[in-house]
Amino acid sequence: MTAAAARRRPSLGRQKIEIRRIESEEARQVCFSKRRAGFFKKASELSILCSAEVAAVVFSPAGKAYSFGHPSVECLLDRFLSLPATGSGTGSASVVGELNRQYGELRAMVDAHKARRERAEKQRTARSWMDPEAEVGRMAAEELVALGTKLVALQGGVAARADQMLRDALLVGRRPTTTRAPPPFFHLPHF
Amino acid sequence: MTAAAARRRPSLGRQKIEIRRIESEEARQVCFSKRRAGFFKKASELSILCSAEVAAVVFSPAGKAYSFGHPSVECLLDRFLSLPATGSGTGSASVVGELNRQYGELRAMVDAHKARRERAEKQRTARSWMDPEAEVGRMAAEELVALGTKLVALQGGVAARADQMLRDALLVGRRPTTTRAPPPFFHLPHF
DNA sequence: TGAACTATGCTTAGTTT
DNA sequence: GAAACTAAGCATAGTTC
Repeated sequence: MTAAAARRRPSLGRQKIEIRRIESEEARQVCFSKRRAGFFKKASELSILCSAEVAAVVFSPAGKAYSFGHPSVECLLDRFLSLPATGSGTGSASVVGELNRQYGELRAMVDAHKARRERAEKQRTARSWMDPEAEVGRMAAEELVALGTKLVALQGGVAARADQMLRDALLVGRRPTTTRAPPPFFHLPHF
Repeated sequence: MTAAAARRRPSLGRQKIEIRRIESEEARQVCFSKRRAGFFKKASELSILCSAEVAAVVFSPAGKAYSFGHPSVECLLDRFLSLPATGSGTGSASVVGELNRQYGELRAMVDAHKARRERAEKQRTARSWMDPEAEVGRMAAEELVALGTKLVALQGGVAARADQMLRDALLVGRRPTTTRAPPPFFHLPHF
């Protein structure tokens, strides 16, 4: 063997992983501990840097609960839960919940598509990205359609309706319906 | 000027910042947008990778609320709020809240001390770290004392008492008081 | 068992468009 | 003034002790 091959590095360093459930019980627990710490640190930094109020609750697979809150978890959660149509029963809360539910799946699709796009870009030969004979190109296009459908439905439809419902329900008087179309993206603000 | 000095880089890239309130209104808003996105992404990854249940609520300085939740924010928040002594009124909830309140400050102290320690390490000459004549060493030592005091109070005192109170209040039958001392660290699990 | 380490992927502050 | 870009700081997967 060569000298270069013989001198293995002490560690490969961080390797890229897919964002999917870690199968190994042990590895999952270790990852949970590390990422939970990082997650709470991010929460802390966000609240300090931006003077934002942040609450985070995490339930481990084993059922233990961990939390972070500034100013306090209970305070923020109570305020949040009392926000959307708690007394009028307009059903907007379920819409918002649905949006939140779709967030992970949606972002996963965006990331997956972006990754596939980059991979295709890296190994592309002479043929066009849209060439129907290019396997990678076809898959990317299919994903793009599915993604676009979901985005359109979410942005133009459900989100706008939810936004309108919340506006009507709470009669929040911001700017009097001027400039731009409904701003919502993935994180819909609950007014 | 030299040729090397004349060829400025197109960007300095990311620069280190202190974790403290950003004074500039505009910069704070931009930072909020960026970090909020990163924060929710971390939440999503944590829930997917580790099969954990994660809820996060963020109030912007302007008062808008953003949320992420898997499976759903309301579900998790309700479950969390119903956890600690909701009916018996033991007061343990306030203890837990106090722990959460101290988290940010505590972690800030840890980070500050670690940073100072590393800085001292980098520029240390021949004198010992504990040398009372070394300015940096003295400051580090002072911080260490304050930190240690807080840690001892938190871990050995409040946290253990909170843990015991929660245990008694909820009569959770885990292992029958075997192996190790109270495990709590910064994030106290709410049983 | 877990704390520490290493190297690399990821995040993001500052800049430009 | 939002989006893209650049590069440096930071988080963390895999490994070692």
